[in-house]
Amino acid sequence: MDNFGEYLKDKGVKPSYQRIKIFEYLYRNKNHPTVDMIYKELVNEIPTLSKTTVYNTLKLFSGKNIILLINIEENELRFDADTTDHGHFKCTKCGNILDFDIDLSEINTKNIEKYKIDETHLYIKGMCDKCK
Amino acid sequence: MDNFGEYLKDKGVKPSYQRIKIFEYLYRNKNHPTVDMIYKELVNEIPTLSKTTVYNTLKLFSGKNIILLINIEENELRFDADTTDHGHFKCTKCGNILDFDIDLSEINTKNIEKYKIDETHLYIKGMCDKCK
DNA sequence: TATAGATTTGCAATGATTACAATAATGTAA
DNA sequence: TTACATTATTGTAATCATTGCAAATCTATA
Repeated sequence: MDNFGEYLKDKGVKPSYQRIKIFEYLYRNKNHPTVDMIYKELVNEIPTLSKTTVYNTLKLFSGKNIILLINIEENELRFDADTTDHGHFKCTKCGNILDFDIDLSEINTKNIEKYKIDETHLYIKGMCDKCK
Repeated sequence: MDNFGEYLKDKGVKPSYQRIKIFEYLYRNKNHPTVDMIYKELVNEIPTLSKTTVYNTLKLFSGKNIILLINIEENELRFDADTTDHGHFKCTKCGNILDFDIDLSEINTKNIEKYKIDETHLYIKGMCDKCK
């Protein structure tokens, strides 16, 4: 990944300055940020940035499957530019959200064979190694 | 389950009238309700019920592991009195949230072996049989 | 350069959740 | 039973993430 603009174009998103910066932030920061974290960081580089733009852009990315939307916190959404198979672990002590390896295709779901599956999400809550 | 008051007492919760009714609602309604759904239904039986009481009670239940808190919607929490292993399927067309069988203990998480695991959640989004 | 369409912005509105203080209910000791 | 302390419930106001919307800005193209 060396040209974020091209990547977005390939995915069907017109690569505006703001969109590239937002995607770049997500690509470089694997900490599953909130909207506010993205906004607070980028507004330093783009002083005119609006939080609405961040929301609009994330919704656009999510609709094009460029990013994942993570429901793990009780009160706010988080985002992830890594769309490959993985699970999320939330440490309830330090609050960090960490990735872990998992092959989501190997999960056999018994009584919903006939359903159409679009997304599979696995998340675990507990305590990480450092906090134990 | 024939005596909700005894059940709550066993779990370390003083069984007030409101608490019993709220638990009973969750036990009988396996539709993973929102706070608002619980409130709107129960206020018919308990006209003085406050939504704050519903919030307080659900938080209390959740802390005692009497109910599960489900992060599957983007904007609101849902609740489940079934604390046995199962996954949740959300149909993005009809909006229903359905249970499916899954043995969460069989999921082998590779790089977090040393972490302490408290809760494992699996949810899938897609389209149910009827909506396909 | 002019114009249409897309994008961004700022601000107001929405809606779920929480904080908090007042009221009511409950349990207990005398 | 009464008095008192504790706990639970209630109502209202505040918080905060998210969305709606219209104006301003930018971009592409003729």
